[in-house]
Amino acid sequence: MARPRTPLLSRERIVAAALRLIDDEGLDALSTRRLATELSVSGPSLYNHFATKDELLDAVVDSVIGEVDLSMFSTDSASGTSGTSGSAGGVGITWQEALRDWARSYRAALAAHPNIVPVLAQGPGRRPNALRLADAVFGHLVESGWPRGQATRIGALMRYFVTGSALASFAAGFPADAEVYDAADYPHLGEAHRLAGHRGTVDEGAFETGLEALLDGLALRYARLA
Amino acid sequence: MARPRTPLLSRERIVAAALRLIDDEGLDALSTRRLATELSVSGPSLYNHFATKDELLDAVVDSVIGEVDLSMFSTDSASGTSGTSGSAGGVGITWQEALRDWARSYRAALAAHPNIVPVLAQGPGRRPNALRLADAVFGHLVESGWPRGQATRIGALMRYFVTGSALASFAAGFPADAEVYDAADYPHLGEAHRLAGHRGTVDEGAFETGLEALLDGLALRYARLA
DNA sequence: ACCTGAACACCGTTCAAGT
DNA sequence: ACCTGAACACCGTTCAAGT
Repeated sequence: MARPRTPLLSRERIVAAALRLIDDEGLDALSTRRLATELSVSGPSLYNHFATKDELLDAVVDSVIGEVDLSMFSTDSASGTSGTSGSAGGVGITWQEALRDWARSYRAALAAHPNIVPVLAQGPGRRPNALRLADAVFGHLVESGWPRGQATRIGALMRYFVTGSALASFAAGFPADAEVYDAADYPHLGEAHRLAGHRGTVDEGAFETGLEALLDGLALRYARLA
Repeated sequence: MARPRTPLLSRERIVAAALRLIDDEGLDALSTRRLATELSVSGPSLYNHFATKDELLDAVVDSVIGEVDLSMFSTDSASGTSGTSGSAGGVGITWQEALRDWARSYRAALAAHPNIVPVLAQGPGRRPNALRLADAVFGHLVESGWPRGQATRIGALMRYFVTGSALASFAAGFPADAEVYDAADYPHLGEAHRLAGHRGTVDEGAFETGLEALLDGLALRYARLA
């Protein structure tokens, strides 16, 4: 025991095991003792790698944010609404196309780990990947011609929508038990017990509808700028 | 001690004290022992009124949802896009106006208690006020002419946006410490340290911009229905 | 019915001790 | 430098005991 010649732990291994635990059993299941057991070490060992549990959680969160694709923003000069189309790549796409691709990647990364979204939604804090994300979105919108104040608001409202959509499944929030929906109390929810069974398509459809509506609404405002 | 002739506790008193604790010190500060101390009783006393801490939390959540105004949906027959305007009241307003008024009330209720939003966002479950809310929104959209599948999606996407906006302040998520934003790493965030100082207006502006964009985008789709 | 104290299996974190 | 066991002040919950 005591110090082994090759370390048993590393920040990477700890973060990976913590994320697995959170995904599988929820945020409450992440205890330092439980995590240590999962890694076959004793509880206090973790404190050689992270000062506190919060610092560990911060690292987990930033590893998730690091999965978000930002390549659509790395264009030399952002083009306006009337650019050549083609939704992939990184050059010559409109801000709407960039925002749409980014929102999908953002949601996919978060929805893969819904249990950690409440932590992540608190904002970038001092986490490098989260700050890089905010920088890329804001920078791209400003270079596309949005005034800085508007660009800030768009970054915010997109985060509202994406974190909200990844925080929890809408469909799964309705119990599959038909007896819950008493017609006298909830006259329009007679079919709500079927929602949970179509979880994936309902949530996907709602996200896509909302995303397109949002982009259309923003395009209306963009047209009024000039 | 033992049983007093007039009960020391009630579900209402417990819920109110729990919400106060969550608002003031966060979800983690709500422990049964701490809450009991706040109410001048011993820890196990709470179990005479709630079977588990989760059941107590459910009651707290539903009390918050109960604050959301749903009166804009209680109109005899919902009117279409071309109704007489006037954004208050409850009769003869368009679905857009109803949705806008509801979204503002919904956000206000949630934003007053941001620390409990992660719990609340899990869905209505079996909570009566949450089910009433879902019923009112869905019913109104269907009566306004939206197909049921679309109405479900709109209910979902509105919840995404509202819960996302109430979960955490966008502006407050950026540290006020200017040294965080190294120009080499984050070339566009030079002013981000000022965000936290304008917390209220930034988040309010983002919410209103997103809400109007969403409603405009949905109106485009509504027009295509007929 | 409604409160209490004692007890159980848990927490995050500190610290002295080992190599 | 990196791990350990013991210890501290906490948790949620159960239960027997009181009125």
